[in-house]
Amino acid sequence: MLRDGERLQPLPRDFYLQETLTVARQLLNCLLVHASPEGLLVGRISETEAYTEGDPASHAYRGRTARNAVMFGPPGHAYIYFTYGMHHCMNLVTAQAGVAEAVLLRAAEPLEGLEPMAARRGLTVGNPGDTEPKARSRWGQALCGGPGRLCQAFGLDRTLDGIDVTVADRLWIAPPRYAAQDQAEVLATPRIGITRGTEQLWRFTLRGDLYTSRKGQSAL
DNA sequence: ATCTCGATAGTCT
DNA sequence: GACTATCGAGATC
Repeated sequence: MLRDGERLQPLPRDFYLQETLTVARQLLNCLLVHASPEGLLVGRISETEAYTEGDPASHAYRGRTARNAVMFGPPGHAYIYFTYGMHHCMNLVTAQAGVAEAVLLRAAEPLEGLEPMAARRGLTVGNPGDTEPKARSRWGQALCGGPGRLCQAFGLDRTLDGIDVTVADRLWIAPPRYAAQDQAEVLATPRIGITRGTEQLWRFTLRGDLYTSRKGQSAL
């Protein structure tokens, strides 16, 4: 749970102007915040992937289209797209306008709004508020353990594509809650679900994190 | 625990 | 007409 009155101020646009790989690492432990119709939804970002200019796995690799237009725009905006006929994925646009780079959010630890998240995921059995670590981890996986699940739990779709995440309006990113977070070791592994650019270790997680999309993968 | 497969529709060739 | 930055069910070990 969130402490009462905990600050959820958005990260500034400069944050997204760092190198994209740096942003992808720095986003770990940051908070994803959605002021949804059903209330405030908050999650701790636990898994990211970087997509850069000249990267064959990037949607922007073959140039600008209607779908990927936001990637070519200014940093600090959300690129949210629809795929596989049923899922949405959310990215944060990095780099200056004209340079199409972004960071995919692949998983998060649900912190606030677990009931509405579970409802949106179509999960009604069990108790998502269970405080036991194992139960919390199971629910984290079920609710936000994957880019499609995360978007479904948070109620994110294409209507939010292009939204500015540097203002605390509807959707934004806030800094990590605990100052000592920098001590955690970042693991770099191959990106998931792509067929080109598989040699790049541009998927990032924190060692020991229980809330990633693939169970046990960060428990190395 | 790990795998294979089908669903489903938007995007691009 | 092929492909997809995914997910869940069902089979198998």
